[in-house]
Amino acid sequence: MKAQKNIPLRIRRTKPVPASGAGTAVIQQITRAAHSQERAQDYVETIADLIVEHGEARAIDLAKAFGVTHVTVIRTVQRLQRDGLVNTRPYRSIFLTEAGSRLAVQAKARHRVVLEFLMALGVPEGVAKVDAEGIEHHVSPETLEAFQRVLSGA
Amino acid sequence: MKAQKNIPLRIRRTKPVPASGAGTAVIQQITRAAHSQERAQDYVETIADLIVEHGEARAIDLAKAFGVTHVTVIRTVQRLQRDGLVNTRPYRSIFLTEAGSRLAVQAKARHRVVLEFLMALGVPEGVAKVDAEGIEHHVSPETLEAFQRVLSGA
DNA sequence: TTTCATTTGTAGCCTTGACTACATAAGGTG
DNA sequence: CACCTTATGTAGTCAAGGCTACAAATGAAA
Repeated sequence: MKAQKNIPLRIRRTKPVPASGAGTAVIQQITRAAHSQERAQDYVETIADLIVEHGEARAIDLAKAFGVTHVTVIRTVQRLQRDGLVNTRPYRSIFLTEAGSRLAVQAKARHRVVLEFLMALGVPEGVAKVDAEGIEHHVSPETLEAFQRVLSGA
Repeated sequence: MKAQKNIPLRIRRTKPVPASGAGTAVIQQITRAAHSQERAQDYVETIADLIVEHGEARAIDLAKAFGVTHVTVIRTVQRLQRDGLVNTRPYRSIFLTEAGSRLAVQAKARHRVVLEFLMALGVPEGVAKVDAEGIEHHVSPETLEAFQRVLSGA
């Protein structure tokens, strides 16, 4: 018995697919790349906050801030150290490197703009905070600038 | 020799941390949850597009659209099938279930609003497309509504 | 019908990011 | 100082989402 008639098999196409947009793949690849940096940005931003507020950043505070176990924090911090964003030694607290500080400053500024922008649009604060957390990592310089234009009433 | 003076050790805190926001952890958890649904939404959306454009959705076209290997697509599609969003059988093309279709419609509508919104703000199309791809998954109904208000000139 | 390029599938590996369970260091307190 | 709570670290597991290399099915064409 061959395949049932109502279950389409593959269809051989000679033409290279009528192209649903040339750069589709590239867009997705850029988005995946942005993705892989989200954690790093969230961490350095929170580490910077903790240092300002408490004078030091500790694994347990990061764990509380992110809602994960301390083990997850420790392993993530190890990766950040491997990537040159933080410095830490066993049983000591966590410090930002120069690169980490720069990234934290950028991330924080962008986060603030996105949050203020959403609230300026009338989005309730609670919702805006959640959305900003997810959105910020995908806001390009161009879009950030557009947000700032709106905020400054231009 | 004890620890060097210039490398701070831990500091014992009696108070439960001056609270850098009560719901910080919750926000991050919501963001992580949104995260885990991104691929599913991207896939059903693209599958719907392919069906409209070519009459069927095939693994190789998805691979081209996402810029990944066909193996990644096949394994992702297996997860979507496990989760009840698509139906497929070995060597056959991919179909959306009822649930998958609904999700695709929602995702597509939201994607369109986000893209149009960014372009309405003056973000160049190429950049807007990339940003929309990342942003859309973190846009709550409230924020989406705000975007639509702006688009309708309210 | 046989062949063969294309497509799909399988096996196995890697990284990230999450977890539990257990082990060890730090440092306040009695 | 010894004790004991808190914080940190280690070991091992898991799922998602990537990959390469190889195997098998499809379907068009010779």
